[in-house]
Amino acid sequence: MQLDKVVQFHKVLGDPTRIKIVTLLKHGPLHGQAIANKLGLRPSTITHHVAKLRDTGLIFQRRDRNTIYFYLDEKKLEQNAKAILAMGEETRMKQEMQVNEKEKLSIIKNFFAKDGTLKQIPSQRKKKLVVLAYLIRQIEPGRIYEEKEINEVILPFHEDYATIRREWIMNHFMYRSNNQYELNPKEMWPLIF
Amino acid sequence: MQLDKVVQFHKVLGDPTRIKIVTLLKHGPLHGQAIANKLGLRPSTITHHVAKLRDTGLIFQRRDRNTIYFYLDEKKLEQNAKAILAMGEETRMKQEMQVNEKEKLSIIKNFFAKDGTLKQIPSQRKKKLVVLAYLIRQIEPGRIYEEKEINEVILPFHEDYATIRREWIMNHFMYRSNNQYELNPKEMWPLIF
DNA sequence: TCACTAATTCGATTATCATCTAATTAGATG
DNA sequence: CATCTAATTAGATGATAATCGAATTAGTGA
Repeated sequence: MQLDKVVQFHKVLGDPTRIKIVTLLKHGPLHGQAIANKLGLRPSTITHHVAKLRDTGLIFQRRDRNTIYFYLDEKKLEQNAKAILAMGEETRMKQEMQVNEKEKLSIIKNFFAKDGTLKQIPSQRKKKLVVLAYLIRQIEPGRIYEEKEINEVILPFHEDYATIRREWIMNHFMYRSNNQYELNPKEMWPLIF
Repeated sequence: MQLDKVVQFHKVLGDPTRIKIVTLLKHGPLHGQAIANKLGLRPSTITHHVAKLRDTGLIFQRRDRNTIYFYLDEKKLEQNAKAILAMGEETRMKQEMQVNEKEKLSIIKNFFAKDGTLKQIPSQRKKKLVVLAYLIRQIEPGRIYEEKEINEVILPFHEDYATIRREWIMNHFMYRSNNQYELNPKEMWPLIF
């Protein structure tokens, strides 16, 4: 997880002086005293900020005689700015987890026997979610269940009620608080049913 | 200048706990105690962070019985994340891109036919921006458009709707997120109209 | 109305950090 | 080498902010 890098980037840009420096450097490279003059600050203060920007790779520098010019790395800036948008994307299934009605029907027909019991829990994530969502209709919205009651609801459909119950929680169909269970609002479900 | 807003946004995201909250909420809404549990923090701490995220508009909330669910506003997140990339762009352009009313009028008169259609897209940047800003008045602020709808708005004026649409995005008149389009606030436009 | 639950406020503690001044370093030039 | 310039370091100060526990509030349901 690149969490630290993302945090560091935003922390560095969470300061008006550094935002001003970045904005200034978009127009072209500048040296320390020029920046200090434009911003009305001391050169040492600029060194301080420039060091932070350099540490995150946002600027680099080139020496010309006694003067050090600072350049903005616009590509790095863009990469880092967009990183937050991709964060957590890996575990994010909602979009790809769109299932149309026909597909749902076919999955349910495959995994449930004629007498209505669940033959086995699908191992493929998408199919598993469809089965879990199908079964959860047995749970009444708003009602609080004890763990035993949950098990009794599941048992007629499948003997491994513990796994089903755990999957419901893990996939945000339900919510557990000190051994009491309640249905979550549908917005929290991993797929629309 | 939206400097303060940009600084505030990055300051808010410059904290590991808040990044984690944002990442969690990408999977779907959660309530306070659930977040506290997942992150191993106290509810009051979550309130603290959530307040900051709410103040910058990144999350909103909805009450369900006793529980308040927090939702991530992904569009706001994206807009704010990209704001730094456009910063200075306006002022850079605004200086050179000052156009007085008379000049605008003359440009529009030159490039639009009597029947109101655009004769051709100007190649000179300044003139092109004037034309783009003139056309964008067809887009309603706040309304979300599908790509097809955008094209239909442009078509009566010019056959090459794809180029116009692309130029609108490239010059920050509009904003696109997974094939949905929305007008940007005028502060982001490359010139005042 | 009363009890319950989730959220919030408040105050205290601790850590981080922006800025300054003064002193020092690094390189360039004569 | 001596001197100049620009940048950096070090230390001090004041402000901001993350977290917690305790007390309080808001809203629900009986």
